[in-house]
Amino acid sequence: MIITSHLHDWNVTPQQAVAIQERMRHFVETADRLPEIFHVAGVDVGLEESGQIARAAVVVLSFPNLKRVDQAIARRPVEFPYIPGLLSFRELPAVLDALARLHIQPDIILCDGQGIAHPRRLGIASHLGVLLDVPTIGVGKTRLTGYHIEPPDERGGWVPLQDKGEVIGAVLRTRPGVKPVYVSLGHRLTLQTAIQMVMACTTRYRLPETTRQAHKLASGHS
DNA sequence: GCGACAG
DNA sequence: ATCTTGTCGC
Repeated sequence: MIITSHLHDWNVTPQQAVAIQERMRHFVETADRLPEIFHVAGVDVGLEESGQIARAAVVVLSFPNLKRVDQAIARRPVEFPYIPGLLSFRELPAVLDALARLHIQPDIILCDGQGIAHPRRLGIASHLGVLLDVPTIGVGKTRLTGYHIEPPDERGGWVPLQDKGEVIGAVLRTRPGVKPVYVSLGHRLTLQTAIQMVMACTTRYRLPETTRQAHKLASGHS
C-alpha cells in the first residue's frame, strides 16, 4: 500500500472518495504491530481565509515525557467540501505536507477525528495510517457513528462504541465530570493499546497533549 | 421520506 | 472548522 501512496489522487468527487474508502478499508490492520514508542505525534487542521485555506499542524512529543521535540505547519487551498464521512479527503493533503516537513519522524500518530469508528471503517486516522503504513489512533471530540451507554465518571473509565453489532471504538473518560472522547484504532494496533496510548498522552485536560498542542499550532497561538 | 452527521 | 464575552461552577 505504501508503495502506491504517491499515486493517490486527491482530485476526486465525493462518489469516487466513497469508492476509494471501500477499497482501502481492507488494508487496515487491527492487531498490534508497533515499534518501541519514543516519539508521539499529534495532528490537527485549522482553516484560514474564510475557510479557503487549510492549515495543518503537527507536533512531535517525546514519550512518555511528552516534551515537544519537533513541529511543522503546512498550508494548502481547500478543494474538497466538508461531508461527514469524507473528512480525510478535505484535510489529509495538508496533513501529509506538514508531516513531510518534520525532522523527527514519530512512531505513532494521534489524529483529530475517528479511526475505524466510521460508516465504512476508514476515518481520517485509518486513512492516514494505511497511506503511510504508520500506527495511528483516532481521537474524536464528538461521535460520527455508533451507539453507547454513558461511561463511568472516573478517569480511565470507558464503554465500547458499537455499530451493527461490532465494537468500533471506545467512549473514554479522560477526566472525571467532563465529556468523554471517542477513541478508535486507526492502524496497526488494537483498541486496548489505543486506549492506553491516549491515557498516557493525557495529563490534566480532556484531550491528549498531542492534539491540544497541534490544535494551538493549527489555529494561531503557540 | 426523515433524521443523523468527525472537523 | 469558525464567528465571539461573559458567565456558571469546581
